[in-house]
Amino acid sequence: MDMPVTGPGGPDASSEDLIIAVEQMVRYVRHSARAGGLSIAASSALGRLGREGPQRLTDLARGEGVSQPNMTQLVTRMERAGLVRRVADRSDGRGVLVEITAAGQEVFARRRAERAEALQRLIAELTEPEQQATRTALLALARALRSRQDTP
Amino acid sequence: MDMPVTGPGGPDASSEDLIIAVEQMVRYVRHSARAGGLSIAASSALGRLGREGPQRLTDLARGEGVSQPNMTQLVTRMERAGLVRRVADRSDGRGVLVEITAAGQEVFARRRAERAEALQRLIAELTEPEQQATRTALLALARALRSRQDTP
DNA sequence: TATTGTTATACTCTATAACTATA
DNA sequence: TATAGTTATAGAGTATAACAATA
Repeated sequence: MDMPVTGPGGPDASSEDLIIAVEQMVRYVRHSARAGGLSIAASSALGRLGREGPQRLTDLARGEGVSQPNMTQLVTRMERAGLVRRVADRSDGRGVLVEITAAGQEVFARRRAERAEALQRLIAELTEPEQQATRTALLALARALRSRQDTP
Repeated sequence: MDMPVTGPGGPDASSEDLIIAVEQMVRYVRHSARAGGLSIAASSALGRLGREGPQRLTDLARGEGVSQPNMTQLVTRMERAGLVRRVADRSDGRGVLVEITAAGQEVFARRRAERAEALQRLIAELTEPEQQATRTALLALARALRSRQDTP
């Protein structure tokens, strides 16, 4: 493992600094998420259903990285809010397909636009090279997380 | 500066990619946070107390971006766990200073090491330019968030 | 017997409103 | 009257364990 080099004049990005930065990002995202009346968990699951189509509850739970009972509850709350609906899986009597509703699509689109705008506002405060680095970093991190999720 | 074009056709695709990436990071951090038996909220507040010293409950709440009652409860839980203690503020009979305990310091140090290691493992999966971009991006984003918090 | 989903139970985290005590 | 903190209440989000129904 290559240690973070603290060289003379070099960028001193200690692990702690990075962790603090990530925590700050998490707080920011959580905060800006609450503002719109849709929780992170809900908006994330809703987005997945919108992008990928109807899914089994188990797959949804695994994709979101939460437990099955957790997803049962989340889907119940979202169903109560009219964002998704449960549909019987005709190919497997045990299964349930979760499907986004038209209202859910609409809420998600608005929500996504708000959050994208908030992120853009934040990124706009950076210098041009930093903006470029941010795009590169976020996409690379997402890719690494995805590949990790595919093969654990 | 290339603006995110939000034409009549819908939201800009790369903005959405970035949002999805951020959400994925948030999930990852939250997940790796739970693994160690200390919640994000607790570890974040504990870290602040460790780095910045004893603070008024109100200041802690504002710094963490949560409500005062929320912080009262969080401090109560952490106090029950022996991580912090409440100390009377002699300069203001209404106030309470929250102070990290030795046990809290120890837990935080271990926790921080674990999380830094997890982040390093993730970053290690990226290419060298991406690693560089990630350090630059995280520090820049943290700086932007800090400056925003100072002047809202 | 294994898988899918739900129920039961118990935390943490979060907020707003109402209250107490001090300034 | 204003500020600091707590209590009361409510709800989201999370987990594990136990259960029912289906494969």
